[in-house]
Amino acid sequence: MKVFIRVMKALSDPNRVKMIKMLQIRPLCVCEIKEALGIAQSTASKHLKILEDAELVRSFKDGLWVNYSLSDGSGSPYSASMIGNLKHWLDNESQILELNQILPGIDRHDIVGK
Amino acid sequence: MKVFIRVMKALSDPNRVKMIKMLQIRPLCVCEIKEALGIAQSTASKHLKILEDAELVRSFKDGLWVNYSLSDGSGSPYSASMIGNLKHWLDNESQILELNQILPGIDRHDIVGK
DNA sequence: TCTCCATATCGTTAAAATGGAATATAACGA
DNA sequence: TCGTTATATTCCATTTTAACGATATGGAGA
Repeated sequence: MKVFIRVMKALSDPNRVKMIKMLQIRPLCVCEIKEALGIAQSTASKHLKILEDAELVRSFKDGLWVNYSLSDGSGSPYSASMIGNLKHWLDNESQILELNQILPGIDRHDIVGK
Repeated sequence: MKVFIRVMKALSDPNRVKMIKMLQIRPLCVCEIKEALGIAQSTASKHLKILEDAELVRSFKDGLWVNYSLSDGSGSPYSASMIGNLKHWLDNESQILELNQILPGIDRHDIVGK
């Protein structure tokens, strides 16, 4: 039950859902995600931790960067199923369409301020 | 996005998930549900409203009673999908097994106090 | 109409979630 | 080793959520 609830809670926040939709396009580092969503770095980092705890995403370091990508589904069946559903869900939402549009223009090397 | 988030939020609470699992067995009135879960009547009523707003359950009156049952899936695709998944999910959880065990002994006519 | 009874709503309180600024941590390069 | 950079963590304020008791609503029967 706890595992299921953890997945549902993780998917109960718009910013976290947007993160998953972005990660369907390509892996992203924290700074790219916070830039795309227009949120503070600490906020982005915290949300990603919640997604990771729910086994919806995973992370691997690349020097200073921490790249996040979608989980491969080997975690809980709940996270695997939800990741599968979200592959086609919400694609026509305006907020998601906008994200898909700005994502190509976002590059970790171009992000300035902290 | 709002519709999806509403479904995820509705499924983010253990009592609400238990309600859905109970309604898989049979339709129930508010007093039967509050009795099975050991919660206050007002609490049960509020949870059921959240589930109904997410189109996960529906209600119909029968005299003084209000019977709740699982939604038929004609609501959002999100609620329909989640109801389908929950048909087989969580069946082996101890909390769910216990509920299934006490449910046959719960009858609206036997519930005393308010 | 008056009184029950099941349910819904309101008011309140405590706990949890969210967000940002500030700080700590860790890795790279000079 | 020192400085810089990306990320994680901590702290704090605000908002949301969950729970209960008390009250309101609405239907059924006397």
